[in-house]
Amino acid sequence: MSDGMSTKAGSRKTACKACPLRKLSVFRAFTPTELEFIGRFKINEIHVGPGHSIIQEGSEDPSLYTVLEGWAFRHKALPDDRRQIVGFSFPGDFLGLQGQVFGAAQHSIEALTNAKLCVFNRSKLWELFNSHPDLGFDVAWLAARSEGIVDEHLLAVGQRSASERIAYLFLHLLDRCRALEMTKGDRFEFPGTQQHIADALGLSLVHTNKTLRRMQANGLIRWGHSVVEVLDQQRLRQLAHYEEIDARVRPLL
Amino acid sequence: MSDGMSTKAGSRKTACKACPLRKLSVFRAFTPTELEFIGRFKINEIHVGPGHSIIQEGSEDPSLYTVLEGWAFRHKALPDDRRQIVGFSFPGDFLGLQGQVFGAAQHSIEALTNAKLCVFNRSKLWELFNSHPDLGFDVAWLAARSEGIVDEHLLAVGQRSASERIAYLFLHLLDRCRALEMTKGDRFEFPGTQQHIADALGLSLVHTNKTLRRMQANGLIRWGHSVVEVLDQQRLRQLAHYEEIDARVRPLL
DNA sequence: CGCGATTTTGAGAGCCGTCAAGATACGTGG
DNA sequence: CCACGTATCTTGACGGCTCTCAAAATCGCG
Repeated sequence: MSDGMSTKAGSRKTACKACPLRKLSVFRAFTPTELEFIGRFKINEIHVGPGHSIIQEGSEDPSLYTVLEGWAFRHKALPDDRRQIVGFSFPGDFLGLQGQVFGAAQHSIEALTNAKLCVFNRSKLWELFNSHPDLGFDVAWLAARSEGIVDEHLLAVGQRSASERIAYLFLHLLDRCRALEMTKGDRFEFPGTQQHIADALGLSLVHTNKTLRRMQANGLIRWGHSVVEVLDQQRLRQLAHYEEIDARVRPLL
Repeated sequence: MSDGMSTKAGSRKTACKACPLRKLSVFRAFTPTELEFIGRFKINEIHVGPGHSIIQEGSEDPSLYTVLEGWAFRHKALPDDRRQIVGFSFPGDFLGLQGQVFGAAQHSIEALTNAKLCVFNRSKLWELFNSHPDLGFDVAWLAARSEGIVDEHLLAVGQRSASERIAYLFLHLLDRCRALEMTKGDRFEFPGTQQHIADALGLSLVHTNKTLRRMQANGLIRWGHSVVEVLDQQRLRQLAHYEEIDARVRPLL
């Protein structure tokens, strides 16, 4: 546990059945029985500030998490100072399974904003599969979705040019924000820096900046004050060769 | 189903309990009950030849697969002729969940050699979770492992130089082959071409070739006649900054 | 033996990285 | 409310890793 992480043990502020996220239509309805189990599966709720780490590569974290509020990102580091942001995490995302069900984490997760997370007891995961097969199914479903997103990300980093990558990333983020009703038109708040974008896309900071400027000059996007606006969604999708894939109804643990 | 795929319906050549893969120590032992269920879950066994597709991006494939023999690779294509190989599939790998539990596949899978695959009934997947929670757990476990491998791949493509990427890929393949006892010393058979390596690593064919030659001249590796040999494992691991992570005992569906 | 697939090599260009420095935004303390 | 320091963003210059184009050499297979 890193500093900057405050625990609200016992308070259990958000009761699962009253979880505000569940009102969103992207999340499938849960039965009272399921909610009751999730309520017992959840052992805590934590708040972390921007820049503070939630899971550290190489550590054995006994917990699993669901993002309740805020942004986070998963990343992997090389021994020198290079790092790859593997993906961004949004409210409703289930964290801690990627890479390893048990054992040392293979990636780090860091909060990008103030974030609230539900903490689940990893050692009860087997009980979850055992007593609630439908929830077990959901866990697998979420893991598959998560891998699909990384696959798409890998396609972008491996094959697309700098401007195509940025176009892809912004559209991807826009789509995910939209599903969570976090957009205003084609605008969404991006709490990261250009360095985060560079690290996510395998680009240098300088080249990311120059590409961003050029795309803005071309009337494709606007970037400023932590807000990203997609000005010409059609041209951007054409540039990125990217179609939305993430509007599916999904479970929320 | 593409041509080149021959079906051995009814013959059910390999009985699960007699599956030769299960003798390998990387795969955890299954109970008779589990084996009995898997036997019913398995509806067929197919053989596909090199270059033939097993799953096509965008298609609704009602099946899930376990590779029994041979190599395959998952890839995603852009509208032009660019494509990204997202990963290679080995005997024991469970295919069809990546990206989507149900609905259109988000990637294609193609055989690299003659391959044998077990075919499972996707519509029985829920029954699997319901009647055999331990197997459901295994499915989630495999999905998490699979994502971890893609994460590592993304780190390589996003952050590593050409020679580092090749070093990483060869070590990764060597480790996976070793777990399946498909190596001879530090040598393994690689049934792909340099174009496959290029597509997997986000490099051009020409640059892949030149880098390969340079690495061979430096005494790091040898490449020829579909065989890859790691000559200096230590220097190679140092170059790639890569440690084996895939020797864990895992389930085999 | 001949043809297609694959590998190899060379030349030249360009996208993107690094270095460097200045400009702007932002949080903090006075 | 201003001063100041730090983080972030911007811009320019330059270099190089990697790409594309092109063609020759080799391999694999019928």
